[in-house]
Amino acid sequence: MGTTQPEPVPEPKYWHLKTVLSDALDSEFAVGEILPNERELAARFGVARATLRQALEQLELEGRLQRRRGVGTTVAPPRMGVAVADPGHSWPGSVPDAWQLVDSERAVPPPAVARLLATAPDEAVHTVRRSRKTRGQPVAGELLYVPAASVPGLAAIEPSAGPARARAVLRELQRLHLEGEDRAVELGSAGAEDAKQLDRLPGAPVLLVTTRYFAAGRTAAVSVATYRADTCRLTFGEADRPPAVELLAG
Amino acid sequence: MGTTQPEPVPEPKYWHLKTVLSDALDSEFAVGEILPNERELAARFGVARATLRQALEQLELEGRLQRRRGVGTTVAPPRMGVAVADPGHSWPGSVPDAWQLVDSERAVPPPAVARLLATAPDEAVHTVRRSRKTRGQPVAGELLYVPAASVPGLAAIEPSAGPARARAVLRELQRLHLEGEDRAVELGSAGAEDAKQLDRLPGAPVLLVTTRYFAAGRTAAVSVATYRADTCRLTFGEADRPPAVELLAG
DNA sequence: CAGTGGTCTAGACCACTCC
DNA sequence: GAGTGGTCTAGACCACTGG
Repeated sequence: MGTTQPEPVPEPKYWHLKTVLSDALDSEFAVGEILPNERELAARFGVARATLRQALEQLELEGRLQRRRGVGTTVAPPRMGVAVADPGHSWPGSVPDAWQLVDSERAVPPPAVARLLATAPDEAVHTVRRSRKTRGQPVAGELLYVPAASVPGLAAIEPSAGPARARAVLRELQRLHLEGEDRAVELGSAGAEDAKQLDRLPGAPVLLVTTRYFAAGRTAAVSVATYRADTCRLTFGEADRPPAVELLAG
Repeated sequence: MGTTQPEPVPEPKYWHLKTVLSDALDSEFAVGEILPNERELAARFGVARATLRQALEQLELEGRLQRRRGVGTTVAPPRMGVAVADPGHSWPGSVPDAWQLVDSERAVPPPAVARLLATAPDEAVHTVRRSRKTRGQPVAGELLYVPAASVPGLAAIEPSAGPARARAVLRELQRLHLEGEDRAVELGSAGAEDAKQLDRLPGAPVLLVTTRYFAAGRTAAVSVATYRADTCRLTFGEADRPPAVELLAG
């Protein structure tokens, strides 16, 4: 008859498990350490494996754990802060940054992107694919869409391909006067190709960052970037302010 | 021996199901329409309910579906764009906005917040709780942390409580000269209280927005806001640029 | 190869909403 | 009370990693 939690609505087992595991992670495990396997953990807590997995999934979603098939479950390091907004505002690739050019081609963008660009639904545009690594780990992939009208000087070199072509598209883009940019962030799940690029399984949660670049009164380019939601913390306008030493990361 | 997908690694059933359902959603269902129940859908596709649920969970995560216990599964409207960055940069509540003050108290912030504020780990600060609705639907909850040092004029009225107290804290805060702000976005899951406030079950995915407000060379306040990840698309610096008519939402 | 996490099944019961 | 989604079980097999 203690006053402790009469708990008329008992919380689900997996939810309780999650908090127990979370506490254990804080106090008894070091970053990178590998946990007992799922079958053993389930037995230890007296639940079915599916139930345990539900708890692990939550913790992975929150960036506390990392699970790899064939390997095991390890304690994840704190999320990395990755800067999303360019300092000032600038075209992609105009300042040396963490992105690596992958390739470039001409393709018809998805309808949603075509609407943002105000191009015809079947009009091909230049695409540039980039990928971003932080501390050796892939954190994001990006697809940049550039209507032919934004880079009229590009026609001559069209036939080239690969990173060279990507460089050419960006170079042309940077000739324009950038008037502003626009961003949206939402939750998504990695498609098959994204997943491969991010070293995750398909369906893994990602943060979808859509950027519109404005020039000459029009939307001159649109980029769609997918960041690993488990390992990344997106930062905006990172302090031109006080030092506020790096607090949560290592 | 066609060239069509020899597919040496067949995709998981739930993944295939997801794409099938996604297509059906686009072509055969209207927003708000209610789907057949899970047991029937599972039977119709010849899979176990758990497998079907895996597909539905993905679609819900992507904001395509909305599920409510005791009611059913409905087709979700496109995500709402919610502006996160104040125009210009301003203290919370300094311009009329979509937030509603809930209450305010003195409390010791979680360690992570104390570090951001550079207060002692056991030092109590003022907290202000706000909630945000869009189109009648709760989309976010926020907890603002304000060290006593940032609002020295507040001591006198301390004993009051509720929205009145919240208003008082914000009023004092706005006397300071705001020098800048800082934001980070990451994926999280709703705690018990957040879930209630957002009308979701605990563990629901949320977008966690941490904002630091700078004044007098210090971090004068920190806010932690949780946005429903299923229904929200966070927007930043929404175009002081061209019209670019509202495209994806209704 | 043994061991891991990932997928899948067929059932059961619970909590909730609405009539 | 009937019908919905949410939780949980105890198994099975698969895909991948590593020695």
